Amino acid sequence: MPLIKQATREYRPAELERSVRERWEAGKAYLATKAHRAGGPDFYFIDGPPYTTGSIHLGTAWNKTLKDVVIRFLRMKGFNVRDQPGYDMHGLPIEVKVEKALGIRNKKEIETFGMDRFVARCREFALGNLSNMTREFSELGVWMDWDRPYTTITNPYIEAAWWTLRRAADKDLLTRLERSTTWCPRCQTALAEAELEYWDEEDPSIYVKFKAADADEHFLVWTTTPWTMPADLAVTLHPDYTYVRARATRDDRSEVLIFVRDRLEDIKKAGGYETMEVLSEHAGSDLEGRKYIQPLIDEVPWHRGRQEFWLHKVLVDSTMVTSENSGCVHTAPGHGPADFEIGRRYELPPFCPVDGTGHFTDEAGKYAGMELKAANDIILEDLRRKGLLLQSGKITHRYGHCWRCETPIIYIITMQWYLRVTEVRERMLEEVARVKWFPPWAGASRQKDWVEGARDWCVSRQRYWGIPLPVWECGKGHRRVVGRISELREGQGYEEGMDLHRPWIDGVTFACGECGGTMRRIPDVMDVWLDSGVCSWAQLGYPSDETELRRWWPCRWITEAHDQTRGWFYSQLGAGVVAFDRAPYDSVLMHGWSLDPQGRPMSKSLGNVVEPAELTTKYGADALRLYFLSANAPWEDMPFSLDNVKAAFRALNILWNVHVFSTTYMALDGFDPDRAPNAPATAGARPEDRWILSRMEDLTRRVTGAFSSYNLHHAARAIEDFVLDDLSRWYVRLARDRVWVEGDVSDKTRAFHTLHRALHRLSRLLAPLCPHIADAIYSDLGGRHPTVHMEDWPVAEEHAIDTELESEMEVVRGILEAGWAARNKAAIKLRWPVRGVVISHDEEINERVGVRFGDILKEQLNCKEIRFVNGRWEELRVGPVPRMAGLGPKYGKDARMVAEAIKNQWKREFGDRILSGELIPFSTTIGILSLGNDEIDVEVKPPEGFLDAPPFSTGHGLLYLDVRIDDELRSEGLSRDLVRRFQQMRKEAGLNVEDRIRAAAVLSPDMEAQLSRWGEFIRNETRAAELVCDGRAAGIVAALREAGAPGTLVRDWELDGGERLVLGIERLPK
RNA sequence: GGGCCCAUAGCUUAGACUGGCUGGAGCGCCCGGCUGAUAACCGGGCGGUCGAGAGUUCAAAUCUCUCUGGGCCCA
Repeated sequence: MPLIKQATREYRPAELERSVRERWEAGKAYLATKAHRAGGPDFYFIDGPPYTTGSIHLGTAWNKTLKDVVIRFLRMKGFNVRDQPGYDMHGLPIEVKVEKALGIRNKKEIETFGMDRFVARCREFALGNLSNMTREFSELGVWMDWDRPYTTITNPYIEAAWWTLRRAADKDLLTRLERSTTWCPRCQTALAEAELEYWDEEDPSIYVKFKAADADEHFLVWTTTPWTMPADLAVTLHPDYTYVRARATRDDRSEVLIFVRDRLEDIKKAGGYETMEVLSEHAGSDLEGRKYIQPLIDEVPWHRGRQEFWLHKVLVDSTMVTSENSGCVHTAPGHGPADFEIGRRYELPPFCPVDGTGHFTDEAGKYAGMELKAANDIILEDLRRKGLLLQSGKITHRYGHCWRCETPIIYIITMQWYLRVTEVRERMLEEVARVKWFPPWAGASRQKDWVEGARDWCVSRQRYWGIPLPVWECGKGHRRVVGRISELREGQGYEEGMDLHRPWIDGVTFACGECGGTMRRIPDVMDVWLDSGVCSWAQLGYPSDETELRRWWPCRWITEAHDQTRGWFYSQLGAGVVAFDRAPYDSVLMHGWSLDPQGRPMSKSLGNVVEPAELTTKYGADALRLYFLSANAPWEDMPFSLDNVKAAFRALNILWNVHVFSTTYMALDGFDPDRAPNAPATAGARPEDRWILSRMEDLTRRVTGAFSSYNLHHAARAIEDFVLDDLSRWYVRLARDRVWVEGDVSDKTRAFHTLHRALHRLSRLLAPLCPHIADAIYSDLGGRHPTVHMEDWPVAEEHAIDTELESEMEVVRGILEAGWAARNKAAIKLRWPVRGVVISHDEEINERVGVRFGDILKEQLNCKEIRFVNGRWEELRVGPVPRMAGLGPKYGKDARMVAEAIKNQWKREFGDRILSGELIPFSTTIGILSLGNDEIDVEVKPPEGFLDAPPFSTGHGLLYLDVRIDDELRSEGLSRDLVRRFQQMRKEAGLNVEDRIRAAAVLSPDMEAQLSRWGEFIRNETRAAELVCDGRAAGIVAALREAGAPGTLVRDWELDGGERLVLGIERLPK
């Protein structure tokens, strides 16, 4: 027999959740739940690995909550879910953090410190954060395989990445190229597109005059990077734009400038010219091949005496040039990516006099050794001195920065290793189309756009803490890409089980199979995005273990935030297509970002970070989870709202109160949900029982649908609404009196059954969202499993959904709300009975509601009689009232008198006739006037003694409250006033619900007379064996007051009317 | 500058796909009620140019276009 436990009286989430988690721990609930589903269909889920740089933040908490909710739901649906959490532990962000901790500022200092020690510190740092984050995640109630996370730093994981690169090499998709690279001069490494952060930066904005070699005229070139000027090799024009040669004059001096025609006025202004005379117009293509004199040819000797045909000439290109600025684009193939491409087409060398630290090399002549930003000013000064600077200003524009150290990036030419994803772009796009995206536009628009614009993926980094690129080369350039750890055994310096990280792996060499020379590993490590990109097979131990891959791969579902369009969604797609010719995942839920209350991203620099732990301590992990799930559609950004966290807490508190209410009486009565035969849904049940169960089945259906389509917010809100509105606000209100009845009464048992069913169902529906409170409720209710999370997901019993009954209940609620509003208006407390109400509504509805809910209505409205009238109530008074908007213009200053006359002739029949559009003669001080709809409104008043209420049922229903109170009603009200006060005293005296008392009331003779017929009622309600109201009362009360014993209480009261009375209670022995 | 998404009460939001009755809730505020779920709970009230403008339509929060502001991603 399941035992109903009385729930703890107060909802203290931190305590409750701790004790639930302790119970999980003690009973190994997580493992038991997994074992319970071990035979179910496999479901491969992958955790997008968070980066181990610190604590979890609100966004990570939301992310893991989403995952946990869905996994718990799937488990209840019977799936055997693979739920290995992951941690992304390599890469620049960790290196930067460790550098800061060590006080190291650049790569040279790392090498001095010792690469082995540095790498060890990185590992230590990452592992420390891992265990901290794991603890924080599990305190959110997230169930994942925390004892066995996948980490990117183990040898098998590294092997998986190597294997992937080997696959790429075998398919000729891995290549080394010299290209323009986005580069961080502080970290001294290449950065991928995904590693850039853009924000506004102020830079120089200059117009430079490039003198033509064959004429006294200048090409006008605009740039924001003076430091690329030494590397300028050409000027690019748009072939189809129209350019002008214009004579610009200022202070009696003139010069000829060449620029795009559209910018004439702007340039006149920029140069401060008085006149600007167009000499001729040319298509850009006509100017191709014209030679100019490199503006810094004196300072940078590299430019002198070179043979390249296109050097220092005008080139044309239609993609790089816009008509902004001057339309003449400074072209440095050694820096910009577009410049590099154009340079290749015109066979210009990628001249790049800048090194990896952001300083000029010796090739930069005068500028050799200078730091780039510092050189900017000197170059500007040189240009100005040579009269080549037309204008020098500042511009604020978005510029790329290193994602971790925030240094502005530079473009330089380097050799890097690329995955040639552009070769497999079509396959990737097919996969984007195949994968199911939630919401659909996450794939159809966002991911598709990104892949379409993707360039080849630079996978090499010139750093230390990462997966070493598995490429070995000999002096003659023969190459070997290692795909398996076992291959290392063929090399020198390999020891079984050695750490595959730098610097140790760098000691492994091979003898070149072709030339016999020594092959050494190239020093680069791998882009960390590729680490997580291979996780779908790396976490399965592939390639060293194939069985797991065969069993699980590919992954059924992943979820991450929308910034992962360029990140993990993409890196997995790229790696998957390269290695397996398909995306590793089948469906993706893209979720939003957690923002601050003002809608800005949370960041330490803004100081607007919200700590999840603060919230869970105060309001509970369940409330935080419920907030996460109900606040937004998952894919929308979530501005943080503390009020809504509190609201979620309040909702759970109410649920807990319902639970306390139910279990209190169930436990008291020894209610056994399995034994009592009268199931609530059968005939003879109360309509409100069938109603709440109908709502419950409907809820089950809607929640199931919402979960299945990842509309998690709909699920959360539906449950919240059910708890607050249907269950607490409504059903408990209606059922309250039934559980208070003593003895074995079937009506009470039915109420218990209904409540038990509703709460038991709720505990299951709520289990994925709020795992702690759901499990606490489930266990108090005597659930058959050790934890609710082992339960099956409920299937909605649709036959029990009675929409007709539900719509009737809507009417009932409408009636009650109208009745309460009328009482409010009449200032008659609900405790005081009224004679009756009149309800006017449609005949059919009156019929049904009257029969089924008449008793409830009487009880809830606290009235003696309810009368239903079909259509309009004949006793209503309908009469004319003046419509000033019509009378005013027509009668001017007489309008007021006419209005008075109409009011004085307020008659019902006039009202009816006006309604039918008739003109009515009214006698007024200015004669008899025929007035109609334009001048007269119709007012409906209830009869004397009645008050009307706001309409309900969208205006179809009307209610009139009989507000005439007689002595009979008054005495009943008084008795209820007394009951209420006795009850409050019982509670204050600390009595148990079932305790019996002796009660005494010192009353005025008038009150005593009024209450004479209510003695039994009061005794029943207050569980009083005896109630003394007569002359003896004063003595009893005085004695009680004197004794002041436990279980006794005496109180002076003043009623609303001002009468005073004294009440006393005394607990009787059991 | 481009792509995607978002904008409804002081705050958080439902409704939008499929145009139609009086735009619905929660928080806060004001008034009241209830008193064995009670440091809870319930009712009522105040509060809306549905971001702005134009268009389509008998009818627009909803469909179309333009603009403004915000987020993500890019240039």
